Amino acid sequence: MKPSEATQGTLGNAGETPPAVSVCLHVLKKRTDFLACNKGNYRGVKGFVLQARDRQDGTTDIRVGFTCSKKVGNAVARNRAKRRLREVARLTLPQMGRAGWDYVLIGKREVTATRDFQVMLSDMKYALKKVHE
RNA sequence: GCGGAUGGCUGGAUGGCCGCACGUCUUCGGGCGUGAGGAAAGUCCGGACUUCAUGAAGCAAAGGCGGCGGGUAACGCCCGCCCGGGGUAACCCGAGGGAAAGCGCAACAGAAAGCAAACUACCUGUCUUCGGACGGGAAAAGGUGAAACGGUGGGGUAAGAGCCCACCACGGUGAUGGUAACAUCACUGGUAUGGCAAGCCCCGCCUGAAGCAAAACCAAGUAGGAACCGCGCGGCCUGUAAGGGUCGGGGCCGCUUUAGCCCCAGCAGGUUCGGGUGGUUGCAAGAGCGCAUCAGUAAUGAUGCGCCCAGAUGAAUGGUCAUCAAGGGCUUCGGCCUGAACAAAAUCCGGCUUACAGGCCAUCCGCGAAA
RNA sequence: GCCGCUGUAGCUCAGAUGGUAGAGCACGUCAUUCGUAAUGAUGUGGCCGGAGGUUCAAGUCCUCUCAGCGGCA
Repeated sequence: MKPSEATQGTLGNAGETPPAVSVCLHVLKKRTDFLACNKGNYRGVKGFVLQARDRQDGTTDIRVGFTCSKKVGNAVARNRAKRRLREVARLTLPQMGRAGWDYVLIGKREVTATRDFQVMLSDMKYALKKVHE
């Protein structure tokens, strides 16, 4: 993770950053919700895997879940990967997510915890575009 | 200074913007406070706590511990000492009771693997076909093996042997020192007592079982099931009957004894429990931490003062940027690059074990004139 | 979080009471057949998950450790 000149300008602008995840998003807690997303649209990018599904139950909440299994690494690596995924979701989903959809982000070994954060954000935008098609 | 030994500490810092969990205040906009470790890990020991088992005593089984003394709530931990081994030394290592209570094991090799015996060789008697055969003595030498019934030296003898002597080792007795393990000294014995108990076992001591996914409570109330209430209830005696008395059988953690408790036809019904779901409690003031004084060689204890220090449950402590910095690499000596290991609570404590980049401190030892 | 179980040949498993590690399938070679399969004979292949310890000697006994798997509201 090298700080590059290009990324310095876009970060640090407080006006663009959205408020907390919990205000706009709900967190998935049920195992059945995760399994349902597993059958939905699927897109893998270098840093992680995105799954999405239109619930079609009339509600307009955007819900999001995170999965980092033991394959990702030990407890330290799993926590770190999950936090970065949560931050990615917080910065993108309120603008680009669709109402009434569920999203699940799955961490990958080594990559999720170490990939440059700006690249992860553009990965997410690309994956969302593909998953909505 | 170089090379070591031991014990301990630390294991990034500051700030900006956005964000998370809990607590608290609120004018509901938000503000304030706190927020991973020395191992949070492995789950190897010991407890607290909770539930289950009817109480007590004894026995058995199973498992563990094991020099001595002390510390502790307790321990398989810690401290001090003893013994044995290693190291020039500082110091380190040791599952360190019993093999003269008993059973068992030792492949291959070797004459022989634990009662002792005798293959080659040694000494000697008789016979001899001069190759040797048979008998006696003896256990030093040879070879085998991981291990062969004390070791070294001398005397002694036909050859030899604790057969005798000196020293060492070992056993027994006594004295002295020490709380003790044990040590030292004196006398004495003359081979008895080889190894393995992380083989069975013996001796001494300890242990009821499960575990916070334990467990308690609340909400909602359904399929199949269990218990209790009610009707009613084993044999015998007495009684017209109600009732009373007496004798049994079975169950209550492996066994026994004793005390006590429960059950012993069936069922339309009523009540409750239990199974699954969600939530609350358990769940954060404790064998707590820091400092000082005193007792003690120390582990540790006592007293005083001060402090409050995570509490999640698809599981919070993050993302990003800047500055600084120990250290490392390159160097044209201007500087440039890099820039933190092992690893994250899940009921809580005391330990052990394992992982760990780098840095710091203290004490001690050897070499060296000294640094 | 707590409690258990298993690691042996390429694969599936044996291995009592410590003493030269075995079986089946697979693989190689040969025979049989005009040729293949099947069948028969024969051979190769293991530091027994890793590191220490006890012992003369450890797959086996003890301790630590690393993987994999299962159960518990």
